[in-house]
Amino acid sequence: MTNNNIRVRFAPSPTGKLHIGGARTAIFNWAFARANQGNFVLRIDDTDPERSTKENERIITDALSWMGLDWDEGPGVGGPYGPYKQMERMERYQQVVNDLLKRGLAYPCFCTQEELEAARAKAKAEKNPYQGYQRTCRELSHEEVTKRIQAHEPYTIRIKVPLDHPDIVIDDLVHGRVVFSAKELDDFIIMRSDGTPTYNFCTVVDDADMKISHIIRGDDHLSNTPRQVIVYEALGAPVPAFAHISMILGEDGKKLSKRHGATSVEEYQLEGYEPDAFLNYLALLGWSPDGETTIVPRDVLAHTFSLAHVSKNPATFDPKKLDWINKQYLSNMSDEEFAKTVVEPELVKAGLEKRADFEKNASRYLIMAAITKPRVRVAPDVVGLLHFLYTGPTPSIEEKAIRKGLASGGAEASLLEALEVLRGATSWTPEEIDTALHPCPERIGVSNKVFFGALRAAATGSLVSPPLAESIALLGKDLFLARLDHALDVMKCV
RNA sequence: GUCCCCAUCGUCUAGCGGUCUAGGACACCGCCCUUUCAAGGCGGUAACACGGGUUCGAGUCCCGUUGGGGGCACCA
Repeated sequence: MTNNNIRVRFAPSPTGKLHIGGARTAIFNWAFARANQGNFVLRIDDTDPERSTKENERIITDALSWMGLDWDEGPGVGGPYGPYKQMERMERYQQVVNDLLKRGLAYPCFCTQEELEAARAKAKAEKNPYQGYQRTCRELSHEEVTKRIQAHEPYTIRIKVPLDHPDIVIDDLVHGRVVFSAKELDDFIIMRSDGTPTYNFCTVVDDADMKISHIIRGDDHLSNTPRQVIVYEALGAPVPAFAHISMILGEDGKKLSKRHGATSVEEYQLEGYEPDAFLNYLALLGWSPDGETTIVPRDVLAHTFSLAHVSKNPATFDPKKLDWINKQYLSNMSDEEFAKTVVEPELVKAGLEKRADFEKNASRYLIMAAITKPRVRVAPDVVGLLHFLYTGPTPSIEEKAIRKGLASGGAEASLLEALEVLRGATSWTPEEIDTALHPCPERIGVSNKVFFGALRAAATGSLVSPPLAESIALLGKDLFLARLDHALDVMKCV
């Protein structure tokens, strides 16, 4: 599968559904791997047992699969560096911690959470900048440590940041050079008192073990990077390349959250967006091959993606543009494809049609496809567009349609004329109907607007509908004629 | 508070010192097409946050200001 050492990973924590931001991170990683003949590994960072669930894990992998992102290693597919769930790697973390302890690169800390919080609170109260952990337990004697451990005092493990460590320089692939002073770093906790590892530690252990070469992740991790570099160095592992991509914001410029509407991939899937369109939109949020391209098919993305064209700016999620792209994908389908993959399934889902042999009703579905395709934003919209076909011979007619379509002067004459003209029709195709109806308004001396308006109201129960001739053809002769009668009845009652 | 990141039309972006009177796309507005609604065609409004440098020349480089965002947890 690979012919070089490019290995990237996406490591979601299953504490919620897959968010738009996470989805884009996954897309960039996947595309980078594919464009460079590298490997894309999926790892589940589930070290937060309080919030991680099996269900979320499933939702996340489903969402990735829905978007067409396949992983070369990870849950479900295995791989040479597994296991790919952190909860299954606990022994490994313990082993690394023991090794660090033995080599004097980490040490037990007996400070309690209360003590640490008090120090933070004190700094805040005195308006002093919080200096971080003051390395209280760094130089405890061997005797004292063993004594306190034997006394069952709880302790965490902290990493020993070298006091004379030079500046940490990150040559970020999207930001360029970023320099952090090692003095900003305190001896952070790598293992909690319950023996579980912390994020900044286990993510590095895993990335090193899994030979990850490029870490592509959100900007929110840029500040964590120097800490992680310290861990790489303690491990004696090579530091990978980093690429920090910008955050995705809501329409108000604030971090994307619930109040911005749909924020999880699952919601877009449920709303009926095309996975390719969704992928396309997200890929272009922060990545722009040339400033002109708006449609990027999955395979093109997989061939041309490059970190060099990734923007540093935070991006605002724009549902309108997503809609536009989705529409592009929909209208690029042939009528037949649209009929098969959108119209039929949606009507069946809505309970309006039975799942029957598509071929048996092919011509009917083709007409439906032709008239709905340019009018659909997302797939389920076809149901609303076609619903009038399923309301029987005496449908309820919208109040507005009665008032404007049926109550006008020539409405009755129009309906009677249409009845007259179409009653004797021998075939029932849109073309036939159209030619039959076309001369009518002039013949009876009403405007097109009045004539077709009345007809539309009678046939569809609304002033807004797909093209009339096609709609009438779809309705069938009997149903259409019955509706004309019904409309005439309704008019008498007004 | 402190450290770090970011700054071109309302939005996504092109731009990597002269070709920028700043280009494309979405959205918006207008016109055309039209029996409704769409779709489509044509056109339009609209941006280099501010202030200093550097340079013959700055959207493009440097510094500062302002404004956003993120980290500083026994969350990830």
